[in-house]
Amino acid sequence: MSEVATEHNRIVDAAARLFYERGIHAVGMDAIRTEAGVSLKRLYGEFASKDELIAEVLRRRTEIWDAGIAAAAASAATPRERLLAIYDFLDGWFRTDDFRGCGFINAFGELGAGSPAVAEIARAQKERFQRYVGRLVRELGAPEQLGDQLALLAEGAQTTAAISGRPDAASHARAAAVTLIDVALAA
Amino acid sequence: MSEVATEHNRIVDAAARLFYERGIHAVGMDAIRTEAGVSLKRLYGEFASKDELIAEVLRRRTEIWDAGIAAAAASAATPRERLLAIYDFLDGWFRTDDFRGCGFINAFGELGAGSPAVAEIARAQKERFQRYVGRLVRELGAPEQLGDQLALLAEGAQTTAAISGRPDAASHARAAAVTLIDVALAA
DNA sequence: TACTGTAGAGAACGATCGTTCTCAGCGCAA
DNA sequence: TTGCGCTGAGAACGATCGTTCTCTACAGTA
Repeated sequence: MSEVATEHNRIVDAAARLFYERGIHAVGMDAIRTEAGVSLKRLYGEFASKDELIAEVLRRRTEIWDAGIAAAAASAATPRERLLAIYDFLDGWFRTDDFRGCGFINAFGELGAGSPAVAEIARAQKERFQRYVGRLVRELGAPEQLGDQLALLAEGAQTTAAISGRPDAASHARAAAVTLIDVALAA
Repeated sequence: MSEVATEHNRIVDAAARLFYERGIHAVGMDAIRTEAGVSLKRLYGEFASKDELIAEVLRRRTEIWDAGIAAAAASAATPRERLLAIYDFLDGWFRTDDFRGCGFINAFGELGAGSPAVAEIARAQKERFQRYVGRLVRELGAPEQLGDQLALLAEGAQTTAAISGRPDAASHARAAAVTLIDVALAA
């Protein structure tokens, strides 16, 4: 049973890695089978279809994202620092070798319209993040709309870092966030 | 010859529409052939391969984007207004029925890593935009990095509007832009 | 009227996709 | 030992992809 659990995870991890690297359509079930080192039969025993595996990969990705944000916030003492920790987290991520943009944005762009399930998972993930930012903004005592603006900066940094290949998008976003926060608090 | 030119355009327009709607991998050459109303032979006479057609579609898309931005800026009297016109342009775009995010971000997410040509066209397009914003910021007499921040807001608004389905991302970006511009000019 | 060149319609090809099926091998109860 | 159930390896299937080829119809010329 623990065997099954680790094989399940191995499949999800392998699929996540390949999907993120090459895009979803470009990766066949056979490549996932090879990367995960399991039989095709087992693969289809764990996931009834590729669509189901895609959904599971995205769900797993939300957990990883949440954990990363939480870890970055853990060493921050104030709501303001926790907000800025988001951009520090992004900065570190953008500098990893295999960074290739936000997996949700990529998945949505590739098959969003054709796959309501994927569109919904991506939407939910972005909403969760917006709510997290909104909560911190409220703790800060700043007006609600600051949260929308700070989330926008984080989204923009991700696509800019991916396409332009400029990791300093994170520090630009951070600088803009500092300005917006200060103005909001001074009002 | 004008016959050929309009058929060429019909093909590009049809492909652009389908790629944007359904994603690139999901659209076959046969669907493009049908949508454009040309023969397969003609299609491959105009474009040697699907890759070439994809590149042409993206190049055309940069022209449309540039024209949209220019048109929005045309009715603005000052650099500041021309900067804010960007977000008004986005607002109108986000509210169109068939809006499905930035075509460059989508294409890059889908096959960026596997297609250097597509990655380069997307990168070049984003760089052009950043330069345009940078030029306006310079006319404004504001520090260089304001341009990076304003571009970030525009990028973030596009992905947020697409995934979350909230066209008001444009007005949030605009509000943030106003704040950042005012602070930059006051300094 | 016969000949030539071109273009349209779509059949055909080889590759690859997601998915299912076959079959040999192995652990294990009786 | 015999029979049974399960598993792994991968062959096989039908669909669809990008691309090419065939064949037919016809416009223009002598």
